[in-house]
Formats: sequence, C-alpha cells, structure tokens
Amino acid sequence: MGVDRGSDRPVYKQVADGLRAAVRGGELADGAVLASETELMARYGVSRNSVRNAVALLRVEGLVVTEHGRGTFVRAQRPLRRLSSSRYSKAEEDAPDDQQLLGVEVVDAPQDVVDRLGLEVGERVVVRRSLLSLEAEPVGLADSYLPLGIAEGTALEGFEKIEGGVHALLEHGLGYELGRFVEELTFRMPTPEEARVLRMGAGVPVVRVLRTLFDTAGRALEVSDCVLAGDRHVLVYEVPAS
Amino acid sequence: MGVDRGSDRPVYKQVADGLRAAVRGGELADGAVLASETELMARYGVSRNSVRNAVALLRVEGLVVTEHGRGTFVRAQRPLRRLSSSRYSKAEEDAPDDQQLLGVEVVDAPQDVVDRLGLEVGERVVVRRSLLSLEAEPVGLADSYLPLGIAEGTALEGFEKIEGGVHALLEHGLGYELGRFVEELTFRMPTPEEARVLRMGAGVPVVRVLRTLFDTAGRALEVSDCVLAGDRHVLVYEVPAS
DNA sequence: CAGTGGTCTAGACCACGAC
DNA sequence: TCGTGGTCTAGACCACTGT
Repeated sequence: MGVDRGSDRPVYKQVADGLRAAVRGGELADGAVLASETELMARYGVSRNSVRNAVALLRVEGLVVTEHGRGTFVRAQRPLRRLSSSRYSKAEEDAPDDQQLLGVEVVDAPQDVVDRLGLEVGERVVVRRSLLSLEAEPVGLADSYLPLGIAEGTALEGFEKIEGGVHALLEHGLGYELGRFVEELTFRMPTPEEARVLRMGAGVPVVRVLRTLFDTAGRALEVSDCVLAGDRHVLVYEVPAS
Repeated sequence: MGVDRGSDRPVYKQVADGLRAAVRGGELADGAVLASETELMARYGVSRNSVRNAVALLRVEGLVVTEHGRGTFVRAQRPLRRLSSSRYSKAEEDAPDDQQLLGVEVVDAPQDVVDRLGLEVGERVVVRRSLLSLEAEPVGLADSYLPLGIAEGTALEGFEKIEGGVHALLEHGLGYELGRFVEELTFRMPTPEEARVLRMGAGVPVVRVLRTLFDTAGRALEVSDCVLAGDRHVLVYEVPAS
C-alpha cells in the first residue's frame, strides 16, 4: 500500500505509478474520481506535496484533470471532430459544428502569411478570426488571411458571416478557380490564452494547421492559421500511393 | 522587480509571466540559461517552491527545459523533419534520415489494426518495430503490421532490414498493386516510455500517425502505427480543392 | 568543492463546490 | 459548514555538473 523508501525511484513517482496503473488497468473508469489528496497522503504515507507532485505528473501526461473544490478525475474521452482531407470538396456535409466570427481586421501580415501569400514585408491583409465549436464546446481557433487586393470591396472585409463560407464566395461569387490546398501541421502545447479560450485541461497539446489555398494557376489566394484542441480532433488524409 | 502581493494572480504565475515575457521578447535567446532558482527567489522575493512552480509551468508549456545540476534553459529549436504527403511516391529522396529495425514479432493484432486490416479478432500479424532517427537523434517510433497471409514466407517476417523498404518489396517483389494511403492523425502527450526513448523534454506532445495502405482493389495490405516527436516534425499534405 | 536543480516534509491559509 | 484542491512558506537533504 505504501511506498518503498529504499527504492531509487522518487516517492512521488511511485505514487504516480500506482495511480497510473489503476487508471490503465481499468480500476478507475473514465470520469471516476481519484482518492483525495488527504486520503492519498494516508494511503501512501507521504506528504501532501509529494501527492501533489504525483498528481501533477499525471495531469501533464493528460491522464487526469483536477477541479478546484471537487476533486481529481480520470479524463473522460470527449467527442471527437473528425476532419477528413476531403472536407473541402464535400461542402458542409461532415461539418455538424459551427463557426463563430469573432472579428475582422486589417493588419500587417505575419511572417508565415507573408511567405505563403507572396507579399511584400509589411503589406497589410484582411484577417477574419473565428472560433470553431462542436456541440456548443469550443474546439479550435481559425484565422483566415486574405490579401487586400482580393478582399477589398467584397464581403470578405465585412464583419458578417459569409453564407456558404469564404471558399464558396471566392469560387462562385468572385470567380476564382480553386486549385488545391497545402496544409502544414505542427504540434505544441497551447499558450495560456489558447488553453483558456478552448477550455483545455493541462497536458493537452494543440495542432496548428497552416493551410494555403492556391488557384488553378498556382497563385495563393488565402492562408488559414488554425489552432485545434488536440484531444478533440482526428485529422484524416488520403494520399495516392504512386 | 518583485511581485504584486495584492494581485489576484498567484505569485508563481506572476513569476512565470515575467520569465515568459523575457523569452518571447528575446531578452533570453534560444538556449540561454535562466537565472538560478536561488537568484529568482531573491529577485522576486518569493519562496523556492513558488519559483519551482513558475518554472514547472514554463516547462509544461514547452518554453524551457531544466537540466539537473546545470540550470534551466530556453528550449532551442531542434532540426525539423518535414514529411510531405508525397513522401511515398518520391522514394528516398526527401528521407535523409534513417530507420533502425528494433525487432520483428508475430503478435495478436491490436484492435486498431484488426479494424483496419479487416481481420478476425485474435488473428495474428507480423509486426516490424523501428526507431526513426534524424541526424543520429531519435525522432519517432514506427510499428508496421502485416497480415500473416501476406508476410509469411517472405522477407517481411525476417529480422533483416528490407532494401528499398517494405512498400517497394510489396510492389515490386511480391506483385501487389499499391493504391492509396489513409493517414489518421491524433495528438497526445507521450507516455514516460516514449519520452525516454525519443529523449523528449517535458511539455512536448507526440503525433500518432495511423496509416493504412490499400491496394488498387481496396484491400488493406499494411497498417503502420507511428509515434512522432511533435517538436521535430512538420507534416505537409496536399489536398485538391474541388 | 560550490552551485545547480530534485525531492521531501510540516504547516498554514485561501478559494471553490456541495450539502 | 465541510471537504476539496490551490497557493505559499521555511527548511532540510540529495544528486548532478563543473571547477
């Protein structure tokens, strides 16, 4: 029940090992509450700080979440948003979620956007910022960048939701021939701000999707910078083998 | 210099804020050493535990790494492995890295593999386990699962590196017509074991790539289960827009 | 050896949630 | 009101790194 004081393994890691085994072994089901810190102190015969270090370890591993005043819980699997690489051609079909427009601004283009849109440094662009939700829970942030030359004088620079989406407007309303998307995926921990907005627990990474839209002539029309909660998404891509 | 005791914001978060600003603002360059815990205690007028809580926060954010006996350092960017969706057709061209075969076994297929290969539950498969490296540093783990019906009696069940790769052998040596890959990406924190093998610092996520290879008739030939260090990879996919 | 981070303890008070 | 986790302190000893 207690810890092995003679062991080389730190006490708090031994406690974490015990709890981790209980979770993985199914003794603690999804959403189950762990023993309280007070109880764990008694059970393992260690100080509160050691118990807290153990729980902190499980938290950054993404195994548990703590709620102030309530307890520590085995992280329950949350509903998943499955984004297929064919999501752009199948229209809204596999998008039961919604997109809330947070704001539209004209800003100096960030470097990543400058590089991909082929702009001059310091050139200004329209950015449309949105919050992506699934079943009323926030799951991602999306910033869509458009060159002023494309957006100026169109609904793209207005603070209203665009019916059918930005891509449909570009294609059917403005006459651009859409060619292909290139998506660049990187992985990191959320900033405190992102974790707050997306209501992410500790120990949950984000995936950043930097997507560039090209027309059939190879000209970049739009860059989208998305940050998606890592525990809420499966990204699916289909790639030809030859 | 010190902290605001009247503030609602916890002391350790104020310390973290100060250090984070110094890193983001460039006052602390990549790889630079932070002030020692003792010095931070004096500078901010807080206890050592609060300093350690602050540094722990930055660590799980992936901003810094600590080294026992040496100090705390701003995480330096490590070389990146850029994996393009066209990597399968361009042969070894964009693969300057290497793949070390760790072992070949016959095992009961895990559920994820059963589902994708269309096997019976409990059916046995050959698994080839590899360590992926870039410039002599481990960056990922790859388990390749093949049905016994395909691998039996071929080099696929032998513990030797396959010249040209598994896919080339399937296509040119065994006569399968490769059709397409489907990759399913999920994101999480590494297990302690993965973190050890891949020498990952705290606060670095992994991306799991579950890739299924289909032949031109739509039959699943292979499932590959990869775990890649999130700070060492950019995944790039090209998707047609229409 | 001195300086660094790693671990551990004991105790205190606060903030939140449920009853 | 009570039990929960959140924060903070002060002090101790250990393990690792460099000189």
